[in-house]
Amino acid sequence: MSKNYHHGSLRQALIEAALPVLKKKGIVGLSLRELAAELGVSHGAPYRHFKNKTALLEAIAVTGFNALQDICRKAMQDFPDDPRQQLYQAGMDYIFYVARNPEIADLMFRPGLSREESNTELQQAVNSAVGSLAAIIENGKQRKLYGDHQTMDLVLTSLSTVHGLAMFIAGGMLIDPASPESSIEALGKRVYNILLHGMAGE
Amino acid sequence: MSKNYHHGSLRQALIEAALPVLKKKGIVGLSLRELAAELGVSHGAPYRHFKNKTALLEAIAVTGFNALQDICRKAMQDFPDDPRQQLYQAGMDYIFYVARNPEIADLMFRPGLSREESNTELQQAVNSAVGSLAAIIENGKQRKLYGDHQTMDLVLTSLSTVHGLAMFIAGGMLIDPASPESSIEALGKRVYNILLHGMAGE
DNA sequence: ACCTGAACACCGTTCAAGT
DNA sequence: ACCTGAACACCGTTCAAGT
Repeated sequence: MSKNYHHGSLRQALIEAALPVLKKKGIVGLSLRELAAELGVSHGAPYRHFKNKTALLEAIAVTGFNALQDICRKAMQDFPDDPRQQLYQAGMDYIFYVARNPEIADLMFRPGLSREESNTELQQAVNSAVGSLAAIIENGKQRKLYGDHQTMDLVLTSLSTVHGLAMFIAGGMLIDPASPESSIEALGKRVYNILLHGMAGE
Repeated sequence: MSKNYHHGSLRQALIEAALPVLKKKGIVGLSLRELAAELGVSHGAPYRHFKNKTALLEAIAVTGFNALQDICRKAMQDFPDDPRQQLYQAGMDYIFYVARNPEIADLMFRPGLSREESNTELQQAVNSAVGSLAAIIENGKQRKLYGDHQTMDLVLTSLSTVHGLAMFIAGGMLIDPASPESSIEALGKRVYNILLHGMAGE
């Protein structure tokens, strides 16, 4: 192999190199040229893998949805007979995932990123992740856990709530960013409880 | 007034000029120079009002939180004796606000924008808006609507849910972007119902 | 198939100078 | 106080050419 060629898969390397930059400097501060230089590759090279800067950001969003899917699947495997625990575990794991990777979650539910083309890969990753969450909800419905609400409404509500809470925590908004994991878990538990039994007292 | 000086307040003009650009081209596609040119002002002029591009984006986020505060206040005024209706109305108004202004909402809950300084103006706008929502919740608590949950937990849960749902709608994810207002309202009503009475059947 | 390197048109940001 | 316009160091993106 020529020493002027990047050794492994440049596409994946670009995604990984982008994460710490996004974390420190945000979307505005990220540049493809900087990533290329860091990886010892010419500034034109990234364009063999991403048609533009936005496409790289979308690829990172895809990894977030893939992580959400993995989290849902793992929760189902870990508690095959307890759909309520599946939902709780998946939600909590997702919150900790976002807390660890705020720069990824920050790209996930963004109408403003690709206002043009729909990006089928991203759309597909979203659908897969949502499908896994829907499976958890369906498991619960078979056990008569969730009344007669539509699955889609339950998915939307729970995903919105968990993702929103995760972003509050990740952004340090309203919540002390220095909170220990135990207090984040306690907060997650209280919110999960409200979600499950309602804001209104019984 | 000199014809080389912008007539009114350039700061506000920049914010307003940025909105359609953000809507069409997203954060990555926005440039201060383009805005300056559009407003007939030199490319250095924006820096008298914003210390950089991120500061402009944060100022736009502030307008979103101000809108949320206005929405909450209006709901309290419109239904002074019905805290439950206050919450429903505020939530629904916010959803329609986000549907009309996705490019603003897109900037509101973003850990990745200003990873550096905390931006006190933004932090203050967040606190004010959250305070108004908390007031609505407190009104409900005085009427014994919300059990014994902590106000902050109820605020976090409801705001997360409503904002998340709004972003799904605004981004056309999971929801047909061509949905008429009536079906958005119907969806909002179902989610509000789940939020109020819980995912679990009674 | 994947990368280089020149080329182009554009940016963000700073700053002395103007009014 | 607010804006101009030059200046600097950088970008995103394209494309012929190389391996």
